[in-house]
Amino acid sequence: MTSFVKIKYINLKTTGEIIREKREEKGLLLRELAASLKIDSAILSKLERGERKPAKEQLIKIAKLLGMNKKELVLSWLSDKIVFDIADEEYGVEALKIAEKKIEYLKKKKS
Amino acid sequence: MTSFVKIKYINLKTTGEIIREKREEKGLLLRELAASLKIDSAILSKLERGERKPAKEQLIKIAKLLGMNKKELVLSWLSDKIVFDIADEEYGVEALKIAEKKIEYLKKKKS
DNA sequence: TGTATATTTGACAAGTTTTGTCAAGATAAA
DNA sequence: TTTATCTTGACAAAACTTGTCAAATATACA
Repeated sequence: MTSFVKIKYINLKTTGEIIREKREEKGLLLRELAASLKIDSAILSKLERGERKPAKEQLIKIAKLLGMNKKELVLSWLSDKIVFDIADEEYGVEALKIAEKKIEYLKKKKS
Repeated sequence: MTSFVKIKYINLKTTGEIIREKREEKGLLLRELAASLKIDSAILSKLERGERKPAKEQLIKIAKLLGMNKKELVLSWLSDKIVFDIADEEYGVEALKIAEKKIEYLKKKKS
């Protein structure tokens, strides 16, 4: 079964912030979630504070463990990655627009 | 002095393709440009064919050596990087849009 | 064709970054 | 203060990057 989830309210928080909120909402300790993820709580602490970025596999696992919508979390993570790429770049915003066009172009090319 | 260069025609080619074209236009051999860059021609070959991605420093150097507009090449390189990030991602295009909003949001937050 | 020149490929090494562990330090709650 | 939670930084191992080199392939042209 495939399900389509329309995401209406875009979450501009960082992935770490979202994870921390959700974890606390669930009343889980850093140590507890970390154990489920099979990582040291030091790492989870760093992930939540944005000092490190989760691998995609970890992210998916986190979404599952916290009962979150996977798409929302992946979108946050991916967009964080893009923002990080261009954050200190003079032409970052322009590059974003060009990237959109390139994606479009590549899609057309394929079909 | 600051100069503003308006880029009218967006180049959707990859950075490597642009470099190769420009190099051939100038009649330079892979070996020759590589020597100026102080790298092995094997690497330049890989950069041009997109097998590897240039470091930003290399890119700037290449732009200078080929007498190219630096902004154009940096834009191509940055957008390639973004495209690479999201190319195999289910929600890539959506993530791009969110990244734009995040950038906007971060800018506002700063000011 | 054969030979020279140019480019590509892949194995490898060195350097860097990432991803994790651990223990000590800081913070917060009781 | 004591106890539990979280943060920080030093360190190690693994993964990725960036380069060299030599052999294989492709291109050009006498």
